[in-house]
Amino acid sequence: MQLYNSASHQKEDFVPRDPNLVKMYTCGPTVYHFAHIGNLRSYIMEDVLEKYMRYAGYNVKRVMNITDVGHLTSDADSGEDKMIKGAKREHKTVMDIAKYYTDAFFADCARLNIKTPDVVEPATNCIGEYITIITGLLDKGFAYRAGGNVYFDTSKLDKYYVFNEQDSDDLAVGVREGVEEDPNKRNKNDFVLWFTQSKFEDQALKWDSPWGEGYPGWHIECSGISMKHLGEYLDIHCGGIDNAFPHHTNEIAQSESYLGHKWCNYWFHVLHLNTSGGKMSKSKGEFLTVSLLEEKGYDPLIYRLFCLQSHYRKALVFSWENLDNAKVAFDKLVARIATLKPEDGAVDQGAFDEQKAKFQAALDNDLNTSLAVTALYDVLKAQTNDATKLALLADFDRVLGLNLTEKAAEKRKTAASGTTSGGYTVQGEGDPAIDALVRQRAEAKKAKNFAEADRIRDELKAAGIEVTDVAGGATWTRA
RNA sequence: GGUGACAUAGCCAAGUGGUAAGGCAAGGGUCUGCAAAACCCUCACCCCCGGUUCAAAUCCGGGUGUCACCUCCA
Repeated sequence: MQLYNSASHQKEDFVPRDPNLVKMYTCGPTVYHFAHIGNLRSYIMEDVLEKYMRYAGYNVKRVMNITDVGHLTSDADSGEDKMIKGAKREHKTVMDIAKYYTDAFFADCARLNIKTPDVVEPATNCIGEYITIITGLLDKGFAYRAGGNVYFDTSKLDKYYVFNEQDSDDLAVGVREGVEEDPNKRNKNDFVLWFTQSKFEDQALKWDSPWGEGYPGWHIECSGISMKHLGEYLDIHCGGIDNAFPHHTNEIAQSESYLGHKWCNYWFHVLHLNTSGGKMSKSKGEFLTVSLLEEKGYDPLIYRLFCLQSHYRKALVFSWENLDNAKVAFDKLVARIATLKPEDGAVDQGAFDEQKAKFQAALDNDLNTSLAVTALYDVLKAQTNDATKLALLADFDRVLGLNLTEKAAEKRKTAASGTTSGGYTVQGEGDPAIDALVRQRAEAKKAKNFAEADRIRDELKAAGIEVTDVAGGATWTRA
């Protein structure tokens, strides 16, 4: 397959070092608060990437970190560790907070059909790995000690800027309030590997190290965890585009300096979900979570479809109108699939292969999920039997993860559970009282008493029940 | 200020040199006591200006606009 590589700024053929195993690393969440749906866009797209690689025949070992330590300052304030801030806010210990929000994160992922990575590693589990790497960097002269901390020396690198052509002189330090230049740094781009002296006091979590009691810098975490579980070579590293600089740039600097060779071949960056006012954040505007979507009556998988209809390398604007659009499309897809008859013939392998080839061509081309979704519609319109269509849809869903065939099967089951009497079939959700009302309405209609029929329909509607006439009966659903 | 990306119908969106996929909405129609659903039909000179080419939404140059990053963020 072809993937856009942020490191080379072009699409490349994806070739893992080991043809049978893709080693994949994902920057995981900082667990000091709930994830918003913008955070989750990245995880949805990375999930599709992972599932497509498996679909295409690769074995995949995927590792994700959980940042439960040392993330400095948050959106609008200056001078507190995010984890500590969360703990203070909720009067819990830092580790309680981490546990709580880690669980919440994976619960959100489950509702969005995002597979949990093979390895999930909290940053606080790997202090030994960080110390080993930092020691190695100091030995090789890539790091130095100053003011109690250990820094990476970016001037020792031939090429520091991997993802763009910046010049360190052009970096505007302090473009945001509360960001001050650290006087211990030898170069503007140098970054901390290990803190013993922090401008943030009351660090709840500290560990012993050869440089004193302290805690690791942010960037070292991903390098350490990746090497612990995936070894010296990584095939593909994923994350949100905001991480490209400085986080991923620094990961590359420290990893390759430590290892002495190229570390990761492909970089997969997902663009942000924006609101009409710009980047979505936790401190600005409505705090959009999976739970909020559910409260408002949206199946989380509608949001998944919403993301899939766009391309991961394009900014996506969230609005309720756009989500409604996706909801209608999702419901219609399920309804159309529900009309397919599973027992309609045997799978036609020729037709199956033809449709599948289109689907794969779409995803082989830099994970074009928008075209992959179109492939669903192509299947529904294809000149072949229902059994073939259902087999194709189930096959595609291994990657898309929309549960379309399952939902359609449920719908079909509900429809089949209708009760028939007097040649009139009522299909609903199995409530005899409502079935009876629907029958009363049918009687009224038969007697041409349309006022009464409409009155019953209105009464049901007031109770949130929608009645629809179909050939030989009626169906009803709860809104 | 520097750097990176993007700009296609009312909205989302595909398209990687040969006269614009798909979805939603909208309008028209069939069906229906009415409604809904379903089905059929209709709906774009691709931000602007130059250039290359027999041919450009697609390549090149220059604008304009939007977004992102510049040590917190997916």
